[in-house]
Amino acid sequence: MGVTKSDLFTAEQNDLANVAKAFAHPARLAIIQYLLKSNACINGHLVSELGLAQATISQHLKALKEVGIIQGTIEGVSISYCINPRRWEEVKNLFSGMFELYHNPNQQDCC
Amino acid sequence: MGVTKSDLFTAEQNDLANVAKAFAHPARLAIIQYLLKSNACINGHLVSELGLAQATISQHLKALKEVGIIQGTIEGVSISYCINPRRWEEVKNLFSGMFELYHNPNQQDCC
DNA sequence: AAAATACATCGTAATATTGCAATATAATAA
DNA sequence: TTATTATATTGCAATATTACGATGTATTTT
Repeated sequence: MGVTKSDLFTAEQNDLANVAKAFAHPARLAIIQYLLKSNACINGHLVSELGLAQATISQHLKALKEVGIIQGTIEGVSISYCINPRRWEEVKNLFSGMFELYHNPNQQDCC
Repeated sequence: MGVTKSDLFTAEQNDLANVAKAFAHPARLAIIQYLLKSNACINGHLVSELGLAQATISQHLKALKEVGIIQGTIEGVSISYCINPRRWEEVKNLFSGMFELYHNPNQQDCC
């Protein structure tokens, strides 16, 4: 055991869960927020920005790349990372789709 | 090692990461979506709805309760779970706050 | 070519998560 | 009181995640 039973769920549920997993670490959120603010970045800046080892940050960047929300291009000796605009929009819609399923104008508890 | 270094990050980053962790499993998303649709629910329904064991679902419900997005009240022999409206709103704002940090009208890559 | 710079990957230790059977608990029904 | 029903908790095995030192790789600089 210890393996998620993905086949029990819809493709959308699994996709959203995977993206949420990418968001589920403060270092990855810090990376994303840094990218959102600077609208481009170089990995080395992150190593000094966050207090984690270079290998660890590289690992977090890989996780973000794997769900498609960031992309990087070789820029001389270093690498420029940025948000992938299309995937970002897609992910934003996945989340807001879920949040908008709830309607409770009075903010009342149902139980 | 193996422990997230929470002290390196802001309270908001840690909070958002913890909520994202709660969303980071398709079974928990399925539970949330079921609650959103039925606007109330009983645990037993979930055991037949999803294909997981009762202990497993109880564990997922606990995880959702711990980040505050659901709440449950004793209803005779069973328990009624529902979305916590205030926390839901709060979490929605946390996420949309992040999504709205990005502005790129042309959907163009920066790198 | 050799050194330097910037990342990526590998290997490994520590810890967390997932899933479930078994068992405990709490509320109603008989 | 003794079942019965519904859910929670415990204990455990399998797997995943986090972190980092060491090392590999690719590009520039000297």
